[in-house]
Amino acid sequence: MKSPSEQLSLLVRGTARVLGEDELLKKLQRGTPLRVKLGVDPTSPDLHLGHSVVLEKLRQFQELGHQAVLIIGDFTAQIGDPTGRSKTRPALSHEEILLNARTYTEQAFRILDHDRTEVVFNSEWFQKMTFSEVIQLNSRVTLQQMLQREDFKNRVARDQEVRLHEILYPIVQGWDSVVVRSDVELGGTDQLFNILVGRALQKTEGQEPQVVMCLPILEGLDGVQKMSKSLGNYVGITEEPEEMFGKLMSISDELMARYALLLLGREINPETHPMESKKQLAAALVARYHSADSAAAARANWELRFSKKDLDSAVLPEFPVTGRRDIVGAVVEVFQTVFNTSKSASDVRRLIQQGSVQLDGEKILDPRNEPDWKSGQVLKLDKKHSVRIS
RNA sequence: GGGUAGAUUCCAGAGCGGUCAAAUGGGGCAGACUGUAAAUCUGCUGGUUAUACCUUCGAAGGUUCGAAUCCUUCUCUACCCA
Repeated sequence: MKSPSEQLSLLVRGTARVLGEDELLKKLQRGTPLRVKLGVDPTSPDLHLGHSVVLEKLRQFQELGHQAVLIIGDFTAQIGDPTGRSKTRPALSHEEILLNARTYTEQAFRILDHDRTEVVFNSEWFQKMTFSEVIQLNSRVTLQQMLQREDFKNRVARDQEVRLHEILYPIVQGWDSVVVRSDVELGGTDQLFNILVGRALQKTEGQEPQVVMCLPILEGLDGVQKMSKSLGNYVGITEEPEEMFGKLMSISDELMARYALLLLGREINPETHPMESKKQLAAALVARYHSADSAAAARANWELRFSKKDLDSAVLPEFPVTGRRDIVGAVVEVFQTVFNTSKSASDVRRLIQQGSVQLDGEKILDPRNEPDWKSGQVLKLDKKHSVRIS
């Protein structure tokens, strides 16, 4: 067991902001496991690298012997967290939320230690609350306090609507902390306000207030906006090795440094060629969520496909063409069946006219073309998608 | 409760009776370049059995040869007053 001060320096590493660091030290000095809260909003079922930053921190707590309390915000999800939103979120049905929560926790346990995690649903206590209890809860905070929050302030300033239930969100999330008696709450920097409300509510309940620990927000693949599924700039932790590797290779050098720091906790060596560094980063992350072997394989295949442009020897998905088939129809079908992306015929026609579609390295520019399909040919759809005809 | 403004394609935002699938910017995609990076340049960005046709401009009706544009009702939003 590490000493409290050793633990503290480990835990603080990589965080963006910690409020109550000396309180944390005191808590650690007691020697009993801390209750570390992480609230998740199961609005989307799949976890991506953005979520992993905070989950890895939680795991670090677990490795030091502390107790993780994972709160599934099945109740709060029905409100919709207004954080970072310029518009009101659509509410989800409870069934959808439970379904999401299930895959969410499954994926979270790829990172977290099952034995040291307590999973609770916040509908457990909120569903039972009576209206007078709700009002009482609301009486603990002021409108002005809630309006301090940047998202709300901005929306008000820009004449955009803020619905009352959204104002309630931080209060509701804060109450979770009281119920689970958390010692520390983790979250992204955008959660600072919500976590602080929890701290305030704990104080009014006579509890020892939780320590606020915010982790940096991971930018998405575009390097600008935060990683999120709805923006499509994410790398899911369950994605296939190839896919994960490819996505990571497409990031900018600047972003690479950031990813290395936030996801692996290491610096990029300036001596190394940036491309090599990027390959190492990508491989390390694939290895984390798959295996070292699949990381090596993904790297080898990527090099074949993209550096050497040797599509012939690369491992590609297969696609059977039955009989004569025009190019547009075939490409639409490949997108649909192999890559699970729907594209309209017009879209594909455009791709063809722009010279994206190639058969065995030959551009096919005429959408009316009906190629002589032979098995073993490589059909390239766009930069990232190619198949082998079987 | 009273008044005013407004709802346009992924987003922002023009258009205000025909030349509108709808300017411009952002985003996205493709091509060139490259380290499948970034930056840059160019093109594309509703659908289809594709030199034409079909469906879109909050919803439903109406006026008109013709409506995103005019009228009526409805729904929603913001602002001001209470």
